[in-house]
Amino acid sequence: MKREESFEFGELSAQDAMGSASESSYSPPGAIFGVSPPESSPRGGRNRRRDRPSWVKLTYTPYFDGHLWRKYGQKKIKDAVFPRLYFRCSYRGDRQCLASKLLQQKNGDDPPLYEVTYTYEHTCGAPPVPFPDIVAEPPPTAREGLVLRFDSPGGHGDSQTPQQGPYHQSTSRSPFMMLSFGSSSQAHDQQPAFRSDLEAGSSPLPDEGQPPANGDGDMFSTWDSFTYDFDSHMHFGDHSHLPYNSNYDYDDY
DNA sequence: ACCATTTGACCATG
DNA sequence: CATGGTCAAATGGT
Repeated sequence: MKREESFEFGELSAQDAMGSASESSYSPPGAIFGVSPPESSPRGGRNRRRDRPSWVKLTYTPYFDGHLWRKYGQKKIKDAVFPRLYFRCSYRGDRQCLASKLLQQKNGDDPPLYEVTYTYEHTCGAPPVPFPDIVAEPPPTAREGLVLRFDSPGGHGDSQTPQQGPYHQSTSRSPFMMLSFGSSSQAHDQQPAFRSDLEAGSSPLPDEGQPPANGDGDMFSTWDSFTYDFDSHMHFGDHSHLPYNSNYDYDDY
């Protein structure tokens, strides 16, 4: 009947919180989060669901937001044709990152659009995960035949690789996989068919009160740079080593 | 063998 | 009371 998306944000004043310029993945509501996690809530009153800061975002690539998530649930919503997927930061147990996100497919379009609702910012130190493993291998001589390799973070080698299922599913329709590099310098000119992330307010929705969205560089920027920068050999997908995820590390249920 | 995912049930919130 | 969200155990995959 009605979407109960909660946009309860604190105040926009924690600019220092996101001073790190290294964070350009997806843009949180402007770095609010004075609303501390459960820590703020004494045992007497757990953080009500409504107190949780969250921001919605529309995207075609809900799985590639620069962070690793572990799916912890799926539920079929009454008013939704598609089930809702629940994800949690893979570092939850190691870094107590309360960041979580829930996916909701909006349409069964060919390029399905998803509504991602993020909750809490990543306190795990924003792990560097621009995208799936992208390895550009420019030939030593001719750089016209640049070879791009798209690898899913689930190859072999690392056993700690969340997002095995999800990735497989979306991989088939990931707009990113359809990237084509022409000889021209500027390739992205026509047909912006896909926008990595749409703003929740852009939709037919009556301005959901989208947060500041600040400079939002979004990972697309990364791609842009990548597209114009692959002059030398670059190596994306820095999968150092993920922390162990002891399955569940509940604080206090 | 390990880990992430999967599915169902339980709990919490509204 | 209903819906949504999270937990929890099992299975599969690597």
